[in-house]
Amino acid sequence: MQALDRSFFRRPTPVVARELVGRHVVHEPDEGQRVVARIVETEAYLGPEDPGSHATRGRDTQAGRLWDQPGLAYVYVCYGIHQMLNVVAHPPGEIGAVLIRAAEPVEGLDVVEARRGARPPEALMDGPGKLAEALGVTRAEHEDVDFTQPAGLHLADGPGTQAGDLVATGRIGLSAGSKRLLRFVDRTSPAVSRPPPEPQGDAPRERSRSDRQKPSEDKS
DNA sequence: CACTAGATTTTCT
DNA sequence: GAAAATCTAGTGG
Repeated sequence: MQALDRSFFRRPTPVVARELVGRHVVHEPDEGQRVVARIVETEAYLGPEDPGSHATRGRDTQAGRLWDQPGLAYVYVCYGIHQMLNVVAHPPGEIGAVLIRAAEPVEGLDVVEARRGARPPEALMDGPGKLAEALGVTRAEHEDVDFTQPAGLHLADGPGTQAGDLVATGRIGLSAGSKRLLRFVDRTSPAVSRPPPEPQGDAPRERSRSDRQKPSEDKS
């Protein structure tokens, strides 16, 4: 599996966000502890002109990472307890990062369950805080690590998404700036943090968590 | 299954 | 002291 190189991240932030869906995030802190996951949801955060971006707080805050070199990690601590994994991504001279919000586990299920507890695979990494916990990512350890280095935490190539399965929506959880379509999700995945709005009534969902098998009833 | 409320701690004013 | 890119448990249908 090929690590993504610097030039991948040196493009407009929304483009990188869109292209990251269907690729892999990999973390192997120690031999045999490898976790691989397929990214199914991302969000783009731009410079100070974007009201939803932490860049509005200025370079002297923890958001100063948004000014860093593309390909580095920016880990934001939300509500004091949840770690959120971003990758700095922008053309030269610009500012921005991509938040990795959700993924499907591909390898290392046992390692992930040890961190998150046993639950359905699609519920292990279906939100930004859960994703970081599942991967074992913390701000203390991973702030500023280089995602293009194929050791430890990095981003790698993946199967991508079928055309038409990748949809753009408004970003989630923001007090401002949720209007622009800067969130990208694979709508066929059961592991997204929130299902995308359905365009029409006849979209054939492959599977959703609500379509899960009903509990069998006990016969007395 | 849908919705609501409460938790919890770091960072910045 | 207030706010924050969220999560989970709890309630009701």
